[in-house]
Amino acid sequence: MGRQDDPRAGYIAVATRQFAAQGYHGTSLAALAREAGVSKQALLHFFSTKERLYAEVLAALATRQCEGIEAAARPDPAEHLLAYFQGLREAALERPEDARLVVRALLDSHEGARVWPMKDYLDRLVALVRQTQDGRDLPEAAALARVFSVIGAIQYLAISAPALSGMYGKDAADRVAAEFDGLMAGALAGVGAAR
Amino acid sequence: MGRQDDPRAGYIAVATRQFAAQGYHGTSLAALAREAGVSKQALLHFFSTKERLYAEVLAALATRQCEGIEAAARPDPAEHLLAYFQGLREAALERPEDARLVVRALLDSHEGARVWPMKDYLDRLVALVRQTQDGRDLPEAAALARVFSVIGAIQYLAISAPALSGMYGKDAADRVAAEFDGLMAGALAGVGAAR
DNA sequence: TAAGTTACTTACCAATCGGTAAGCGACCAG
DNA sequence: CTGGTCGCTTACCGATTGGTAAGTAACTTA
Repeated sequence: MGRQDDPRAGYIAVATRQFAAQGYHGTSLAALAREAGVSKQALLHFFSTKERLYAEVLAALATRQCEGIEAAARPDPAEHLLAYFQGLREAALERPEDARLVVRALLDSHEGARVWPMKDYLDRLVALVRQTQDGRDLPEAAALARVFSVIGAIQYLAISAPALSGMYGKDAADRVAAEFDGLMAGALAGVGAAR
Repeated sequence: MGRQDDPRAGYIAVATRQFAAQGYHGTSLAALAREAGVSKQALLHFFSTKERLYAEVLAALATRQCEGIEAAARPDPAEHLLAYFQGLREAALERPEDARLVVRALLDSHEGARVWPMKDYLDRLVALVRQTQDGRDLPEAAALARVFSVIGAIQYLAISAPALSGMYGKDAADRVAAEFDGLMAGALAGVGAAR
């Protein structure tokens, strides 16, 4: 990790795009290699197996998510949360790639998994909620439920954009996203953010 | 359609379970045939291709969704909506199969698709919202956004259950679902349902 | 300059994929 | 008893899958 121009990062970026778009089973090493402009054995040279490549994609995603929280940092925890969720909404609607990856990972995860790349991210958000005025004495499950309802609403809309465009037209889909913005404010009020 | 003991229904049920669990690309005709106890050519005999079988699974899902709306029928549209969403929440948490199928379909749908099995279902919910006191003069996009935010929250939680159990334990996951219940009430108030 | 190490390549593999072709036994109407 | 349809089955197919083995050209280090 950390050579001057490590090719891994580029391959992970390509894999992120394709896994987000077609899922783990819908993505082949050959397709990844084609888009990356190398042979598929080049990928296996770095990641050994498709599964390990996928794990690295998810690990990079988890890192990005945590960085997103830190990027929205504010002195007041409630404002911090609000800023983070607003940024998440914008990012999810403009570049739904990560949202799709998260949802696909949720769908594909079974209870017996060994590693949970997203746990650290969720824990940080829960901690933030509990630092706010409204969420000070919330049990973990309650804080988690609040965080989940907001993230869920944002990401569900983000992954639905193509379907909405197809069903009602691109303009209508954009209008739905705009309306959603207003609805979010109400939901955010319940997460400990300023009203 | 409609012979005395049409085997199609049974095959569609098996396919529904597997497509919901592993997605379209993660499910093979051979695996479906194995669970159904027949050869895979038996499936091809009825559905011609895997894609057509998948389309029939989604069509049956759409029918089930519309039936869910009708089953919750009440004289007052606001109460009807509330009853439907409460039923949906319970069903999604107890049998997340359909929620998983819906989310997978959303992820896999590209804008250029020809058929949208869920559109009828969404249209009915939008119509219901516009029959309520609060939603009488809402434009389509606004009503759609309200419907989507509630469905999104419910189904996102439903598909996250295994991950939540894995990360925080089954008890904690159940507690999150219970907390979610209360949060839903607030969200439902914004969809035109009684406060 | 010799020995590694890095970043690949071509060649190949068994297993699995969705799908075709042809046939078979049970039932059923004429 | 005969012809046809229904609900399958076995046999087979070419393409693609993830993965292995063995090299090779370029660069770095001793």
